[in-house]
Order: sequence, then structure tokens, then C-alpha cells
Amino acid sequence: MTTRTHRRADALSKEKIVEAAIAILDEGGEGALTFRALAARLATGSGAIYWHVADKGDLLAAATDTIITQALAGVALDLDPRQGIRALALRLFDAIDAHPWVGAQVSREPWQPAMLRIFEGIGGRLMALGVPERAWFDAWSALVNYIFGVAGQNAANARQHAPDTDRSAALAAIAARWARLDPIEYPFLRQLADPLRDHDDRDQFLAGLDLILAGIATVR
Amino acid sequence: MTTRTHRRADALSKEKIVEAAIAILDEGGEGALTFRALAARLATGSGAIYWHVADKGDLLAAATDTIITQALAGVALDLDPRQGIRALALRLFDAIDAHPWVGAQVSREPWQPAMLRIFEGIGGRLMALGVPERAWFDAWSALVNYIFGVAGQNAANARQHAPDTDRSAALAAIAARWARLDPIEYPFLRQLADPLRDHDDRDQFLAGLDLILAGIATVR
DNA sequence: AGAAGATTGGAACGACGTTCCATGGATATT
DNA sequence: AATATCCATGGAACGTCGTTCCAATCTTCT
Repeated sequence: MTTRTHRRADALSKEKIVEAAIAILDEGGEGALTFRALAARLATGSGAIYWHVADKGDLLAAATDTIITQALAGVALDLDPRQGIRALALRLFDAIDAHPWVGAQVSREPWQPAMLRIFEGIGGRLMALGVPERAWFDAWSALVNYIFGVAGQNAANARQHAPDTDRSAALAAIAARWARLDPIEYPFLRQLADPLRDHDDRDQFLAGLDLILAGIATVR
Repeated sequence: MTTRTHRRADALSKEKIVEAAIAILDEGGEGALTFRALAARLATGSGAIYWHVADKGDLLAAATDTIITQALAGVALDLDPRQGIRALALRLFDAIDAHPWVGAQVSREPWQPAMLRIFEGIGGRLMALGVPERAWFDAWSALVNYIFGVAGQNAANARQHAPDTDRSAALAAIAARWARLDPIEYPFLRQLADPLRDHDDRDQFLAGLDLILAGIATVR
């Protein structure tokens, strides 16, 4: 009858497993999450974990949903539509910045409950923005593609470099290589070396978002 | 002295290995490329492959570079800048559509030689478009983020569904779910169900690109 | 011809995701 | 109170992967 009184005080549960998985992912990145590491941290065996979780994909999906749900909690609803879209996008960006492994997962499974709330939040605000109905889908899809695309890119960047490699050092190395490119073949990239070295990912993300919003505003 | 006369007629070479890897990737997707499958197809052992290739990452990078280089071959240079950017982006989109595994790799290693040509191609055309210099980096970064972001998304979608699952069936399933969403909580997504079911990824990609270009055009 | 080096093929290693199963603790039944 | 039932556990074992290692062979040079 009682479904929960069964269990010991320190019993396993999907929640506890997901919590431990998030901790491992945050500490060591995507590669660090193994059922062996998880079992060690929870002082149990992999078989016990499988009793609560279907497989690794299920675990990653649950972890991602947890993070996204937290990130979206309490996002202001009273902003004007344009600011609302920016706020929503920034919540997602910052969540992925803090937990880079979420970015990869978010591209892999974009139809999860928490994602729907983002999709709807953006779409609803587009309507409030006065975008003509025939342009809704194009505008929505451009924004969603951009936001989730950048998310995936950031995740890929984070996966590339070792957990604690200096980002600015890696960036400076690329900028230096660009500055040395053949001026005949690569006149533009040479000039981009400096801004590339000094740029802030978050600012660029917002700038791109604003350009799309400006483009959407031209549709009348 | 002669570096190539050494070898037997059917000798291994990085080119042959990459060629076989591309064939395996195209036939079976990312998961199908293993050193065992590769060794079997080339009738050799994994050790021999490692003599020519540093590791799996090296192999994937070389395969990606091959595809992107082919895709970019002969892209028209005489178009007006706006059409040039669209042509460049479409080449990349179509290449990833034909070889979905390229999408994941392209996000992972965006600093490869073939990528530089795309980066420069887009940047140079932005200059020709008359974008003011202070907006170059923002405009460039928005376009590149969008183009490569969508690339990654498409790759993720392809990885998700079994190699030959009907795309339209999967889409119809999601659309049906959206059509059944609570009208109070999800008024927008409900209306998006139909366009989602019928949309074409390539058209949406272009529509988003045009919105960004329209936004860039507002910067004066 | 023989030495030296380049290239090959496959065995072996450690780590992974997953499955299997013998065991234990809690509940329900007598 | 004793027993049967079922949920839950922990760890051994399986098959696959990327990678390393090495003995055997093939090519070129002296």
C-alpha cells in the first residue's frame, strides 16, 4: 500500500541518481559520467542504478531537464516581448555556460518538457511583438535554431578544451594564427583576429539575437 | 629518395583510409565507424591503420575536411554578396544533409582549413555588402553561429532517428503531440503544429538566414 | 647479401554500457 | 511467530570499443 515507506532512509531514487550524475558531469565533463563512477559515488553497484534508470540516455535527459527547469524558474513575465525573448535566451545561455554538457544534450533531445516551455515562451512573445501571422513560423524557427545552435556550439567548444584550460589562451592562439594568414587569400579573417581574441561569447550571442530580432522587425 | 615508390600497389595510405571511413560513415552513421569495421573493409589490422592516422579524432577531422572541401569546390564567385553568402551557406547545409555525421564534427573542430575558407567567404562578402566596419564582427559572428548551429542541430536530429526512419513520420508524431497541448499553457505551439509538420528544413534554414541578413541591413 | 628501416596484421589491455543473478530486507499472508 | 512474496541491491560477467604493443614481413640502402 504505502509505496515509499518500503525503502531505507538512504535508499536510491532516480532523484538521487540524477543529482549525483549532475555533480559528476559538472566536475569532470561529459566523459566523466560512467556507471562505474556513479556507482562509486553512490556507494552501490551499477545494477542497482539500472533498476531506477533505463540507460545512459535516460539519465542524461533527466539531468538536462533538471538543469533547464531550474534555469527557467522565475523568469520575469512582465517584460516587453523583446526583452522577454532576450531574457529567455540568456537563461538558457547561462545555464549551458555553467553546465556545458547540457548543450550537447539539448541539441540531442529538443522535444523534452522543459524545452517546450522555451519554445512556447519565444513563440508567444513573437505574437505579442506584432509579427504578422504568415511570418510566425519563420521567425520562430530562426530564433530557436539560433539559440539552440549556439548552445550546441558552446558545448562543443567546452568539450574540446580540457576542463580547466584557459579559454583566453586558446582564443589568443587562434587569433594569432589568423593574424598570420595570407593577406591576399584571407583579408577579412586577418582583421577579425583582434575582435576574436577580445570578444565575449555572451555579448556576441546577444548581438546575434538582436540582429535576428531586427530582421524580424522588418517583416510587415 | 622516392617517398612513394616504396609501397606496394595496394598499400595503405591516409587517403585510402579516409575514403573508407567516409563510406562507412555514410552507410551506417557515426556509430558505425570503428577501427575494427575499418580494418575489415580495408582487409588489414587496426595497428596498420594507426600507422597512418593518429587516432579516431584525426580520422574524423580528415574525413570532414574532405567533404567540406568537395562541397565548396567551384562555388560561384560572381554572385552579388548577398547571394554569395546564401550560396556558401547552402553548400554547407547540403553537404551536411548528405553526410549528417559531418555536422557533429564541424561543431567540434571549427578551426580547420576548409572552415577558414567559409569564414573568410562570409566575411569578405559582408564587407562587399557595405556593412559598417564597427558591425563586422557582430554580423559575421551571428551568421557563422547560425550556420554552424543549424549544422549541429541537423546532425543531432540525424543521429537521433535510426538511419532510415521516416523523417516525416517522426515530424508528424511531434506535430500531433503539439496539437494536443493544453491551449491555455501552449497557445502558440498548438498553432505551430501544422507548419512544423509540413516544413522543409532547407527552406527554414534559408528563411532564418534571410532574417539575419535583413537585420544586418538595418545597421547603418 | 645483409643491415636498417618502413609497414603490416593481429593479439592484448583497460574502460565502457549493459545484462544477469544470487542475496538481503521489507511487507503481506498464514 | 513463521513463512512466502516481492522490491531492491551490489557486483560479477559479457561483448564492444579505442588504443598499444610487437613479431613478422616487405622495401630500400650499403
